[in-house]
Amino acid sequence: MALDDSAPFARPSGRVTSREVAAATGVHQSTVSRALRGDSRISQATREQVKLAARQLGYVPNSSARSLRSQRTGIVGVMVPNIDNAYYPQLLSDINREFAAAGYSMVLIVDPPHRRSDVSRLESLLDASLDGLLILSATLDSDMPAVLHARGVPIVLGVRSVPGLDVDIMEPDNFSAGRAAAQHLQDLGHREVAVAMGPEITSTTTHRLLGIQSVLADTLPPERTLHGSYSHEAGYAACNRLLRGADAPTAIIAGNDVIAIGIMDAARQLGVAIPDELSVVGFDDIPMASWHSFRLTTVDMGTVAIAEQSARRLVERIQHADGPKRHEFFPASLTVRGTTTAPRKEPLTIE
Amino acid sequence: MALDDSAPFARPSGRVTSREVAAATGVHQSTVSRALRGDSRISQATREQVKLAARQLGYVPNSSARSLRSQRTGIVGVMVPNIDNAYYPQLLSDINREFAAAGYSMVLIVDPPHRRSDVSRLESLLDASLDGLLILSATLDSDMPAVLHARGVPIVLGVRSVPGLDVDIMEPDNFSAGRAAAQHLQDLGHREVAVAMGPEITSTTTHRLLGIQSVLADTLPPERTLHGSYSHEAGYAACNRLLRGADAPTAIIAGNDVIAIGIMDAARQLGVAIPDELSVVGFDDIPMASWHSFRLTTVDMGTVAIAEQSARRLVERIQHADGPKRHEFFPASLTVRGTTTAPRKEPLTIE
DNA sequence: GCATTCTGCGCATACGAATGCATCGGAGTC
DNA sequence: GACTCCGATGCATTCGTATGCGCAGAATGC
Repeated sequence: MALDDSAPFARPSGRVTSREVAAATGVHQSTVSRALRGDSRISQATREQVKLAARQLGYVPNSSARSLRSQRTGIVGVMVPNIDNAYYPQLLSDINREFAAAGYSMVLIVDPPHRRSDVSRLESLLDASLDGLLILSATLDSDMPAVLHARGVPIVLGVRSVPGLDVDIMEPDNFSAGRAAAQHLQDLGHREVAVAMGPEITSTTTHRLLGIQSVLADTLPPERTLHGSYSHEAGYAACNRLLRGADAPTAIIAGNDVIAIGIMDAARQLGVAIPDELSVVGFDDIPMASWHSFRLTTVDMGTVAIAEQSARRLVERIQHADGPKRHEFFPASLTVRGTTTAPRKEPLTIE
Repeated sequence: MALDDSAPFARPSGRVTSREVAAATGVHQSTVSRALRGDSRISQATREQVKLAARQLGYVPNSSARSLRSQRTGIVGVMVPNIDNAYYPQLLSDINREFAAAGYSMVLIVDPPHRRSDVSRLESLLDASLDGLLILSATLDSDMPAVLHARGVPIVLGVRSVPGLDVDIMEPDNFSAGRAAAQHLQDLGHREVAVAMGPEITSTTTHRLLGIQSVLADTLPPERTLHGSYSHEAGYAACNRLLRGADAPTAIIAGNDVIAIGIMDAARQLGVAIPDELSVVGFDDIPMASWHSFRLTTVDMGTVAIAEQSARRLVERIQHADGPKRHEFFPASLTVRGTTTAPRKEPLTIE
């Protein structure tokens, strides 16, 4: 570690201030500030002296004072519906990399569907502790993005969109993705398709479903359209429900890969062979989808690009509050692996 | 949303201050501060007036000013080696819940093994922007915890420990866990056991390995002791290496569940049946381990308790900087599922 | 050799909330 | 009725850094 931790005057109350560095160097506090911040008006000689003294004293600028004065904290919030879901770790990892590269720290804000409309939660987003907010948890019925935007908080919506809001939005082309998944199954010959989607209040679910319906409209009855959470458990439950019925589908489109894997898990437990007896398609192409244990056919939603672009976009938005908002759709592409094939001929029987 | 976002005087520079609330109420700024913070000296009538005005104006206390004055930020750092690893999401989720309940926000700090000894990184931990730090990424050779501790930053080490440091440590009983895993395989009759551990510079790996060796000492040659990262890829690679050799083991103990699943993935691709041809044991009992696709025999390391306790401990440590440090070991317990059985009789052949 | 532009730095203040101390009016005491 | 006491609020300062402005001395111009 480069900092000297044997500060000569380890004051009981705590930290070394720029005044003390100034006193040690024989200059004024403002000179210390300017020297360390790289102000060109300070001579090279003075700058070196100040830096030396600062290092020796173990001086670290106080971030609260700096934020108070400069009106920026260097912290952004990233709001996710949950963490314990395989979709978010990779996303957060990519986002974190971008923010770190831009010099921002990242506060993780878990925003579960319940616990909304809690004033104290909103306050912490408006108290100027965050320079901006990347919202990955938006639902169609949430007015929080609108409130924050009205309050002047720089926000960017990633992955999930909300209509009628003049903010930057980076989302996948869910409609085309839904079409691609459905078309793939139809091309394979499937006529008995079910869908196990995520929550209806998310744009990802509604738009993917619209895409699916645009292909399968006539062959997709409501009783084969399920909604649940974006979770392994939901997929597991949906699969059990769909396959135990009288007319089991020959294929299931899952709302995302996590649900798809839950479906596969249930199918295996039921002794249903994938893909011979049941085809499964997911969305997102999370890393796990390519594991040999799953080899999941899925639709790549450009998640890495969304992560990077939405983070960069927020950084730009923080620096230029005005300027045209961008609503970008990232292309989706089908990745065929081992969970889809032509439909079985015989009806499914579950012992 | 409860806050009124139509502030009468939407000032260009931004936020409403306590002075404006004071002016609107006809009291002094200090009274506003006291009224909103719950100071008992303020009369009920005044308090109500102030609260009303604050709400109407959309006043939210500035966190930087508050932090500067009060010397606390309400933010804790949580340092992890990475996020895109199935072990951390659940851990972070539990930790986040605890911190949120205690009123703390959580900054995520990704601390990869490279990028260490970077001064700017250390500075951001010493600039008083964090009230404390929960370190989950400690390695045996890292002096960062010591430096931070010397600088008076409240820290707690979770999961991974570092010797010779007078700080709070919450770690699993890795030695006993290692023993349990090895004993289980030995009891099943395995004599040809290999281990695919994590990085040698982590306490988890070294202590688990010591436990394993205490049982298998004479039958565990160095060439069957592999080290890699705690990742799916590492497990995958290790399995390929171990099974393709001349004398393939009948069982592999993985450094953790993520490695174990990588091993299973490789084994499946090689056409090696689990558990009939290869037994696999992991550590941690992450949620995925219980999925039907894996049904992994593993050692529960009490991770949930570690998450909760280490977060609570940090909160206590922030409030009481002195006070005895606690070094707790959380009990581990073997969870037998479907990936372990008696060893195969025939040598393994891989086409 | 004097006026003028730089260069380099000090001075003072602002950022916004918290807090020790002073103050003030009224109730209670003798 | 003067005095004490207490509840309720105002005043002034503090936290530590950033920055506009001013000023001295040096460098430049003619």
